[in-house]
Amino acid sequence: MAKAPTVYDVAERSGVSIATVSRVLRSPDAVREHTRQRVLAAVTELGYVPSAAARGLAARRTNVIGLFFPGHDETVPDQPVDSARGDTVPIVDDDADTSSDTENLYFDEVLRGAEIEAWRRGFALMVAAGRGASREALVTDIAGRVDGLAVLARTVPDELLAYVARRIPVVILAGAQRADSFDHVSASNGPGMRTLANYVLQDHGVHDVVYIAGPTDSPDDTERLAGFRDALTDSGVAEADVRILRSDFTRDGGRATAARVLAERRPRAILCSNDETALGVLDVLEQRGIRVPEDVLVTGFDGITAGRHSRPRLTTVHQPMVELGRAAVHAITVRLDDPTLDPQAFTLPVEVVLRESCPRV
Amino acid sequence: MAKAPTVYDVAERSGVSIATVSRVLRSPDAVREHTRQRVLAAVTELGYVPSAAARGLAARRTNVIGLFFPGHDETVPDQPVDSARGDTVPIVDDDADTSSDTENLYFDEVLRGAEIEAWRRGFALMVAAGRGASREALVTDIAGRVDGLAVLARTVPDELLAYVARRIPVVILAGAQRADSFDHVSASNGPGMRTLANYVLQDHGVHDVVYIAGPTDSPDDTERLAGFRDALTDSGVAEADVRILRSDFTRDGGRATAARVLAERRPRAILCSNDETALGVLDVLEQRGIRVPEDVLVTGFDGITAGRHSRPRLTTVHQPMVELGRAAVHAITVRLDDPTLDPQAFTLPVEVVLRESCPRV
DNA sequence: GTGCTGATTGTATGCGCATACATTCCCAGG
DNA sequence: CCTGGGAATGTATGCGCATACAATCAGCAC
Repeated sequence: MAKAPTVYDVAERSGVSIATVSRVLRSPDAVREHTRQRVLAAVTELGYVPSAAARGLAARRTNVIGLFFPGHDETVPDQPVDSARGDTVPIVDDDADTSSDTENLYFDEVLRGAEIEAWRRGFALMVAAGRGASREALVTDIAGRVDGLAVLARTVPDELLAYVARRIPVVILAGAQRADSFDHVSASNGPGMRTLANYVLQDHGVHDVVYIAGPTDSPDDTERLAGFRDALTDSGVAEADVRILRSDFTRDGGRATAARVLAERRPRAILCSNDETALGVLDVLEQRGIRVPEDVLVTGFDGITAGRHSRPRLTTVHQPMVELGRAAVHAITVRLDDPTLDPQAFTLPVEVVLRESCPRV
Repeated sequence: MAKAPTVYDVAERSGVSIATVSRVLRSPDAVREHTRQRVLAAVTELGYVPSAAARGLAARRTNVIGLFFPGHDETVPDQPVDSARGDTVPIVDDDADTSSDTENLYFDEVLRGAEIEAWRRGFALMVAAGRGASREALVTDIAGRVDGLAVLARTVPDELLAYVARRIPVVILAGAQRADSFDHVSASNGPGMRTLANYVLQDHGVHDVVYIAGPTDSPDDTERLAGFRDALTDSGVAEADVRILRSDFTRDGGRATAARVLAERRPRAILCSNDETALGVLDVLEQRGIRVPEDVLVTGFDGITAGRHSRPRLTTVHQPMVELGRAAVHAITVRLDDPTLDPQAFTLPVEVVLRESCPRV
């Protein structure tokens, strides 16, 4: 790790000026073949790697896009990782059905989409997850590092977003399509749930329904619930005739809520606002010997992998999570190209996926 | 997005020099309370966000750590994401058991660990996934942006790594602990498999075993296979008395291989080199009405979430994936603090987790 | 009031690169 | 052989910040 070579070193070694070195790297066609070869040879010999910091400063753009998520480390201990501890491997039992999975599948897939699209368009991707009090510092920190920022809805206070947006374009991911000055990217939560609910209410003809919503602060959930209500209207069912409960989007929460539901009365269908909740519901139903779909229909929302392997396999609305990530990055690049554009809203299509837990009629 | 304010703007507005502004941000204690307040007020009013590029250039370090993965986009179409397409939601059946999950769980979790540890230590995290021919450009690109780089073993040619390592510290993740000049972080693959295999061979007393290995180019797999062979020795079983097959670490591959195994003769136990393979094996066994664990014991390796929800639940060796990510970042920061250190190797402990597919005796 | 000292603040410089502008080169056309 | 003009290259500058060093200030002992 000797001092890293710079353009000056390369220039000297290849007998040209630094401008030529820079040109070889940025616009090779503007340099004569012969010269280019000399420079590239010097680059390789010296192990030259351009400094992104210097480049970013000079070019006034970093070519990095940032992605900001809600924090997810509550479960991770703070102590440092320690090194090897010999070769003894403990053997433990795991019959405790510890199922607080922290299925971050959703974020993971969005991230993957963003990663793909970013590099495809010549941007690097920087990720940050906001955690508690440090969030503000984190956001401005990352804002100083990137050309544009995608933020998961509701993870950053509007005020902070507005502050950051004075400097770089900000895209809000997966939230309601609010009429603010930001670009938005989200899935058709409302229409998706509406379609699925109508399938249950009309095609299955089942009106004895329980709807398990998610946390009130989830914009996605708000839209899904609205879609469900639309379906009630579509199908001529009074809201008073169904039950609507709240859970917390987790599998454990789904179990607890299912227990509450059954304690009162077993419905003919349970619609859940996300897959994890639905999986928890399935757990409880199976445990009590209630057959799905014969006795109760169950549906979820999201399309996580686990739902494809459950028993019975879970009917759901599939969100294009990877595409969401891609679209977010895309939106940022569009705005970078033309900052004068009006705020855009991208709504990505979803699909109702019928599986065993609520089969095709 | 007017021109972003700089230290000069802040300095002018608050009536101090740029040096003082810089101090307020870097070492607040070196500035008088009164002055600090004035400067901070100006910062807020102007919406000032420090440029990481400039800071990185001046400070000669970017405070970014890079993470490089093998690419995973073969399945992602190249066309751009398009926007809203109205509100019609298609309803599709999904009884085709399309199970090419591309379970990137492993990477996702490693990434999560890296993310957590990086920000915790004051670094930003940049992610890149290598794809085919562009890999070389990608690696040097990211190398120019970061203070240190963690690379998943075998995703980047040694030559390229060596090139990059002339400039920044490089940590190799999850590979064999080779005696090279890089730092290494990995899990106890060999001992883990050895312990598990011995449990089957000795505690269960089952010698009629098939081992399904992974791709030959996986260093993890190589170690696991070695661990299995060690166990054979430990337990006094001749290698000729067991079958060793190769698969490809995927669920589909597991199914195909299981079919091959059964076509010949049903063994008493099937040990798989990763969980996905094992899940595929379970699929086939169930389909044929072969009971697990009564007829056949099945084990995996990794500890992915899906294995906790399978039927029967999968016995496995749990790798600390999040910890791997954290350890990688940790290793980089250690080396940044003291570049003269000898190459380090961190081996993280694993655990054999007994579940139904190979229960406790 | 004077001189001294540590605390604050200001001045000047360089980090490594891109790029506008100036200069030199090369070759076709006369 | 000379000249015009585009191609190729060189020169000079600034990007925004951190920091070494210089200058100034406040407070204290005398």
